[in-house]
Amino acid sequence: MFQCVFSSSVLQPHRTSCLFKHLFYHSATPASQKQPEPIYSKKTEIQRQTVRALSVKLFIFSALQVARQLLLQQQQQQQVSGLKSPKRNDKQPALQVPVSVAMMTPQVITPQQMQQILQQQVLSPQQLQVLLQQQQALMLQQQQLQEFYKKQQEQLQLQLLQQQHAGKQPKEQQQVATQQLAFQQQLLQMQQLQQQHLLSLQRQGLLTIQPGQPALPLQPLTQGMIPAELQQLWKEVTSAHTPEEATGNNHSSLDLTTTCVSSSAPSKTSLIMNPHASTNGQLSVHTPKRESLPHEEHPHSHPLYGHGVCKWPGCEAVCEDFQSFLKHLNSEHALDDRSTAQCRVQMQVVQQLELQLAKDKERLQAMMTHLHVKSTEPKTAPQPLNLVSSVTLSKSASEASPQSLPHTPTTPTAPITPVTQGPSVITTTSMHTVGPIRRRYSDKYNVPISSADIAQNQEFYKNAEVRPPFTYASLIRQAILESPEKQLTLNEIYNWFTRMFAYFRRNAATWKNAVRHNLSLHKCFVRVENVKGAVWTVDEVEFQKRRPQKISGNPSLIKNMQSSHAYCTPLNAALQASMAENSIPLYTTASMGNPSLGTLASAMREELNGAMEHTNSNESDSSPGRSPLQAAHPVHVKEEPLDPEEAEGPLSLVTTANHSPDFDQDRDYEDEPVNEDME
DNA sequence: CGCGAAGTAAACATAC
DNA sequence: CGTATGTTTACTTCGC
Repeated sequence: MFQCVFSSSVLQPHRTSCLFKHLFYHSATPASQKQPEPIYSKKTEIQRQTVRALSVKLFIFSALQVARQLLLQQQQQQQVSGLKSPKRNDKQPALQVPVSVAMMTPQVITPQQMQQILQQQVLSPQQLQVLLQQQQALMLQQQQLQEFYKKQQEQLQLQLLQQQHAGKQPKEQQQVATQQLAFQQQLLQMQQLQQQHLLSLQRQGLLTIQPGQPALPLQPLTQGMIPAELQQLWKEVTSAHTPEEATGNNHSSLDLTTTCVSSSAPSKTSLIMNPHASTNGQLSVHTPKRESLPHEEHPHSHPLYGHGVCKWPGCEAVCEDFQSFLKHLNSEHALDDRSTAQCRVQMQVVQQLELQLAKDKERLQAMMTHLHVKSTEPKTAPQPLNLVSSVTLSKSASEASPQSLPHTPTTPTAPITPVTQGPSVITTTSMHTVGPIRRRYSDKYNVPISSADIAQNQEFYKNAEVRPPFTYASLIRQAILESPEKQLTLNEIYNWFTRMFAYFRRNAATWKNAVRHNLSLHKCFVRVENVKGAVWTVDEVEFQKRRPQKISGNPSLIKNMQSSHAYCTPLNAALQASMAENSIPLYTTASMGNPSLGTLASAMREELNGAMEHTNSNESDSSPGRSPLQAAHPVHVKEEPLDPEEAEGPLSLVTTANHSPDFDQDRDYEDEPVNEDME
């Protein structure tokens, strides 16, 4: 499974693989640890792809927005052109301006580019088709228009120049100015409306806009910016990305830009890549489109709205137009616990992705460096690792003094912590971690387990020495449930831990003791005497019984009960979608193709739901202690062993539980992957 | 502040 | 006797 690309495909020669192995041990394995710790299971090429795919994400998003904008503008333009076809000599040149350059530029998305977008799966095929058709239908007409408008604009420029020199502003011009202002106001309002929700979250610290992140849709609409400023802004934005976004971004945007230029001559095309810059450019350059400009024509670039559906994780509600989407957003995704939790989850998705990107970049760098420099050179190769260990230092420091992290339960600071821990992937083994590796992963309590974990944890925790934010009980249970027989010996549980979590490759005495302790302590773990010794099984009922205690009253979200799997699947789906949209085959295939994706996921979900329970409806009247299933499957005291057959109990329980509203809802999901073994 | 959950440490027992 | 496996108790931290 962990196979270094260098030894497997790219660098077949024995020497090289040895070299790399050497790097492995040199960097990732402390003297005390014999276990080879793979740098990462992925291949160099994929490393590049990852970096690139992530960086291209921004571009795709921009392209999507441009495309969406295009669609609207084309509709608008259709009307306009109907009114003012070039064949008819218009007597109001000033009013021609609105559809001039700024309007023309977005249309320059070519079918090829649309195709490109299609391939990126940003838009649904249907929508793309529609888009494409409209695009083609308008192409010819717009070419004519373009010529015409260009002329008109030149004419206008001339007129304006003359008028200004004359010190007089014609009525039309004033009118245009006021209309422009009005249009700006409208746009601003729309934008604000769109962003209201996110902004409110943001205000509460639930969303952080990372400096490195474009966060395009959240950019406040800058009024009164002159084109030069916009240009500058755009430059800054792009230059801000490019250094860290690697070359993929440059390349892609360059592609599009050049294509744009080639397909339509206007000089301002450089702006179109930034929807906002483009929008603002319109504001500054062209005049508003009088009354015929309905609200829907505003650039509805909302990251939560795309393809006519709400893109809120796990929602996918169909919203025919942007207005209904806004309604939907404000009604269904208001600022409540659920949204908050999902928001946090999404944050972690992003953070995980960023983390992964940073890690992979680092790895790639290390690999490159290592291969280009003397292999045995101790200084060069470990360099990134030194970085890592320094990070680890801070990590352990933060662990030593958890209070140093001022996190309020609602702030996103807590989820950040795993990020700082993240880079400790490769080593930290050398770190005599400060004292006992006490849990203190208070993140777990603050933050529901991220869906990112669900897909990424697999690889992540396998390689990163990050403490999994799950209780021992959950992990043990998961280990047992993953086994084909739903039963494991203690040693097998040990092995599962070490196999699945790099973290548990150290301090064996500690966590093994903890495992034993948990096995003995919790009634949900049942020891079964077997032919060849004793195995441990899980009593699901008991396991579930532990949970209600955590529930504290938050009456708000009863509806989540029935849609609670909308907590799990959507999260997963959200992640997958995010992955897919990011076109990261590495992770999608790696994690999706991995049958064990769901297994850990279920463990995570377990924790997730547990952590979320306090946000969930408690419905305490119906829950505690008396599930109907309990009658069918009496609680086993630890002393009375279960038959191996009875170990299947939980499974049947689960199926029944699907129909039990007051039973833990996630179970139906977490048991399907159970049969799949890890490797 | 109290309580419970969870993690850690350790003593102890038992089987192999 | 040493080790693995369990059991139990004590203590700490944390969230509620």
